Amino acid sequence: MVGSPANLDEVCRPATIERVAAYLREAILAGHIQPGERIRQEDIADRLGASRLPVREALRMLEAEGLTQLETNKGARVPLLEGREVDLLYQMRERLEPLALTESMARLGEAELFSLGELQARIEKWPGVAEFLNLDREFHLLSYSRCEMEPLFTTVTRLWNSTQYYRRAYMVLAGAGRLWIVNSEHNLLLDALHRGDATDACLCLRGHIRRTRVELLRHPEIFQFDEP
Amino acid sequence: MVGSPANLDEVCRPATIERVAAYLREAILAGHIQPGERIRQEDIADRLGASRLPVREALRMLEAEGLTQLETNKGARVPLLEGREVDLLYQMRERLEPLALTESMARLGEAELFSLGELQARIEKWPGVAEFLNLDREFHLLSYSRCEMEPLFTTVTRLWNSTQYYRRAYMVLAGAGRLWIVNSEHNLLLDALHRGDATDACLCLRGHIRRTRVELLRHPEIFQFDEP
DNA sequence: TTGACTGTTATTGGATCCAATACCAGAAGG
DNA sequence: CCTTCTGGTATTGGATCCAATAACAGTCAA
Repeated sequence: MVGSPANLDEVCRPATIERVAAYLREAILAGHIQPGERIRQEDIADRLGASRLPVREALRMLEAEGLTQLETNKGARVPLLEGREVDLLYQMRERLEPLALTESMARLGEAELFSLGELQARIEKWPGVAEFLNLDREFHLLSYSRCEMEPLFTTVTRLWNSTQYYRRAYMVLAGAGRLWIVNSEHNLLLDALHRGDATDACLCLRGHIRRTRVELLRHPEIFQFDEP
Repeated sequence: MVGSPANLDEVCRPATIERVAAYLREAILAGHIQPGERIRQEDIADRLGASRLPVREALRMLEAEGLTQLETNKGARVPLLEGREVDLLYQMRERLEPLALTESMARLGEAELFSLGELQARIEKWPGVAEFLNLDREFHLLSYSRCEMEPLFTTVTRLWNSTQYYRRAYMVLAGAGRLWIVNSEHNLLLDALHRGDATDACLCLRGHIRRTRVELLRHPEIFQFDEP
């Protein structure tokens, strides 16, 4: 029928929903849409050259990922969290991520361990707040990637999504000053992974998350938003 | 304008989406739609006298609740889990529900404690599998109800939703034979709640969930489905 | 008989239109 | 000057139609 596809879009055209979802996901995680901010369906639809329908469905998808909140007849917003809610989300991470790590690390191969080391090397060069956040997220989620248990992995991802904004706010405040402690913890974790010592790895991980939580909560100004 | 509302539907008309979602939620939790079974949008739309649009959105809502699974161009299904996945979901419960209970029990009042006792009394009369499942679920979720941390509460609810079908399958097999152990555990938990002893309550709860998991996993036939 | 191919049908995805609801501003009254 | 009501406007919810994709069955060839 055809010799070669005209272009990539022609063959593997992602559904409009996916395109919209990817756009919004990126925008929210990057902080271009702030917590509490309303998302108008038509705005997004116009911007992406689609109708409002796929936008609504994408907003529902993102709700499942913890990135938006929908109320009937009132539209979609990015969830606005209080300090104690972020505190609890971190406590959930402390309890769930060691489980994901245990499930995953038995199956981690040379390739993944190498990638983890590379990610950590890039983190140590302090590439700036935005890139640090991406690398840190990638580092941890990669360590869980062989967990292969969909419900656990998506729950953990949701926890990361919900707290991403506040993590950035903290990093902007703290800068690279406390980076050495992150590096130490990551390297201890990496070593435990190489040794295949699950108990030690979980202890490192839990301590890492807990310390982050405590330091984050020391800055209540992160949770102050100007009323729109 | 009006003396009295014509009827309830007139005043508090829930959005079509909510109606569809409630219908499907009930059908899935009650087991009328089996894991792996496909849900055709038009079927549901016709049955409820709505268009396919709110059905699609309801299916997305339920996806966030762990009750459905959507794939582009392939439609919606009720998730089909393997034994090891249910095992992990229960392990997640073991880690998260004590946290929810701790948050909640400080705020539990006389009214809630009384209701919990009543629910347990009804459970002890063995009202049959279907009603037992409802009461048991209500019992536990009520004990978390004052947690007032939306993300934790919804995550816990999702864990209950995802495993409901397999819990029923187990109860159908086991019958009321092991009911006494559930009652003992619930009563110990209730006592700890009355005493306000969070540590003890969490130990009881964790043991209760763990035992259920171990017994459930002893029946691999629960996870055998005939290919459609 | 079995395998691959092709045309048909069933089902989902997307766009436009209309209705219902919520938000907001301005006017009237206390 | 503040409160409350009312009307207009912006935004969301829902229905119908059309397009695209995927499942299926029947046919042809090896």
